[in-house]
Amino acid sequence: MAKNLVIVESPAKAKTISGFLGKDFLVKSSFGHVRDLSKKNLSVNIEKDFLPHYEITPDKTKIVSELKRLAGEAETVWLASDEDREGEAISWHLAETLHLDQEKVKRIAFHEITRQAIAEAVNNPRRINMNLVDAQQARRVLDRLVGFELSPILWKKVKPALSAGRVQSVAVRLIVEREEEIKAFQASTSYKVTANFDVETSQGRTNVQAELPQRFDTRQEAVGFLEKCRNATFRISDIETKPVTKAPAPPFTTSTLQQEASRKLGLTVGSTMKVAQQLYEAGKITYMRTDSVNLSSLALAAARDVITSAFGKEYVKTRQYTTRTKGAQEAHEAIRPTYLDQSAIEGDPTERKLYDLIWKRAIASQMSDALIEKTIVTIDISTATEKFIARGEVIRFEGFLKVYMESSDDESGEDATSILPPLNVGQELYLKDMCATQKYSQPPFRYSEATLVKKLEDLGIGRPSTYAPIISTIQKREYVEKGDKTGEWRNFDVITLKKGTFLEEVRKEKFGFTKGKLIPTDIGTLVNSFLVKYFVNIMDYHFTARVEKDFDEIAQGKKVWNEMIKKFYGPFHQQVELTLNSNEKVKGEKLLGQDPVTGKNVYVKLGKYGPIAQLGETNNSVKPKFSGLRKDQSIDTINLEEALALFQLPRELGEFEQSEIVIGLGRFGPYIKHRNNYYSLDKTDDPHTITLERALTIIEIRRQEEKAKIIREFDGNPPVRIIRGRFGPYISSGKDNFKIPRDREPETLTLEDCLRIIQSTPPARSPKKTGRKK
DNA sequence: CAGTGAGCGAGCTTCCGCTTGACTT
Repeated sequence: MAKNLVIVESPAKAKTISGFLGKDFLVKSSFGHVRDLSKKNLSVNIEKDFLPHYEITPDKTKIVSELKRLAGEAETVWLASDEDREGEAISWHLAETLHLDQEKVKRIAFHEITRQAIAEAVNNPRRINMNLVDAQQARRVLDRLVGFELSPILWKKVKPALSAGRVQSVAVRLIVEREEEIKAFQASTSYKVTANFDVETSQGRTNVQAELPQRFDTRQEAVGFLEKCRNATFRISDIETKPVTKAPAPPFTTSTLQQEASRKLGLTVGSTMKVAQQLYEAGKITYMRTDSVNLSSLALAAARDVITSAFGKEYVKTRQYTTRTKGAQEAHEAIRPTYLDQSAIEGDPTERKLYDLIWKRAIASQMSDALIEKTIVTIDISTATEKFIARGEVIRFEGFLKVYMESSDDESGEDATSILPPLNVGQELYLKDMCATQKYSQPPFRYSEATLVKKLEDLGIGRPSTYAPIISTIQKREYVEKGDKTGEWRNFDVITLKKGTFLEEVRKEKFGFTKGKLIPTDIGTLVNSFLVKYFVNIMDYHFTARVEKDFDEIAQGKKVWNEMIKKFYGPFHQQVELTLNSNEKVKGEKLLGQDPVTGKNVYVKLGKYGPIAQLGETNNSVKPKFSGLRKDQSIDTINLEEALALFQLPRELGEFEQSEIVIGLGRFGPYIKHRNNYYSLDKTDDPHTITLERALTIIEIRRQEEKAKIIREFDGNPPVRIIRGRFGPYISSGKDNFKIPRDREPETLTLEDCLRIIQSTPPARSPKKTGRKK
């Protein structure tokens, strides 16, 4: 029996620390928070100074009872959760739920996982900091009040099962407003002039590319300029060289890792975290949920050694980075390899690539600045006052660039700089060709998962552990979706001057296409404008920053937590009541026009299951016709024609096997209905134009596919079938399905075997509906 | 997995942050 019980947050950390502490110490993990407000109800007593009602989180009951037993046996319980607001609260909740005596409890924090740091922590125990705990309670209660009072308003006013909260609603707002900016954006064009010159140098005859720094607003001005250059001579009037140093980026935090993994490896925020978790559990990297750019002294020393032996002493420059992130709590190190001398690891390709990225970033962060020499060459035109500029870049000392270069989100990808040949002032350049190209101004970019995380972090909204969940929540609620827009083509002019003659052409470019960027849905747009209208305070981009300031003051003992909450709740709740009592329903209804056949009005609006079109009036004795919008349509952009087309479905196509065939459009796309059976159309089939013949073919194909899944079939009432399912073979009888024991070959099962299995096992219900929806 | 959508009313949904396994017809 151990004399000392140490409780940390993560089991992987428990394992490593266990190795440093002797036999007298048993190290266990709480797996994060063990207690929280109940999921079912508000659990905050408004009348009693916002007293929170906590209960043990259902999936933690086992670990709590184990910890309770071990704590009872131990002489001292060391609470070693992280040293931040949530960590302090975890320690307090543990002390409360485990019923620990004050004298028995010691609160410690490990700043580094080294023998020395751990010994130091054990030698400097303290009491739980109740101010910090109160700051966490304030945070928790505020989020609960906002979430559980706002969400029901949405159920009533917009659609059931929606949600709102301090973080998610602002994330949606960012995306909605960006889309509005893009929609309102009017591209303007200008003409960019570039030139190619020949030049004699000590290295022979070579080519120099130059650009006019200013642009022309009109085609006429651009052509006028080219005209002037037709018989000009070009001469270098100035060469300026200046050294520039470039410093490496700090080692990864959660947010920067997600951004770089997205840019360089094309990973989603979610998969980055999943892979990082695997690396962490395998002991390959330090903790992956962190907002700190700090590296331990141990890591710095290791980096110094690795860089020296791999590249030489002159490549070393260790640094202590300081975070500039709003609200950073810095309970952990930056993300780095556990062993910096391991430049590569075993594992699957994604693990190896992500590790490589983390290794390079950490190593580069401790390497020398790169030394770059930039050259700007000014070229005079004999017949014009404008000047061409040629830019060159030479790396004089690679420094950290030997290992790693951070990517940027800038999508333009222009202004490539090149290496210039040796040039002299006064030297003449010979024009090969000159080009005036029409350029369109760019609209603001749509957020990707990773750029949204960056924006949220900049605003101080959300925490490393929640970035990935936020992204998935706003998609699960169908506020935003990762969408592709095919884009359109547009023309642009290119006027070329070559050997004294003009060539004018019109080229085509695609614009406005996106892939995998976050686009708001109709629901997202409607909910956002509703919340912004009635709850500006909470929807304000700086709301979180403001309440964080309050939390900080609570942590410093300058404010009392429930008084702060009271001040917030009064006006907030009043607004909630006011909104609930208003008659406004948020359906986004829009009149598109009249149906030319019936003369009835055609509307689009948000229905119970998503956007719908409506033909006729709802307050009439004649019921209106409804039809759901297709996935690629939205209330915002659909026109009358497209809406009318929707009402042509469902339509009768003909008869087959004495029953009619109907083509319809359901929640999962177009389908054929025949005798209560549904058959999905292929992507290439259009429900509006599909022929009876094609429909029959599809039915035949689908029937064959069904048959192919049946391994064996036994007569009976109901018949028993062995079917090849998505997760392996199973037995189907009536409406129920049954798992086949692993040791049985499905091909050899007899009817008796099947009946025995059916008797002895409970039917496998399909999982809850919510779990299946993506 | 599927054809809804009015309106009635039952009973349900929901927040943010801390941590990992279950579980797979």
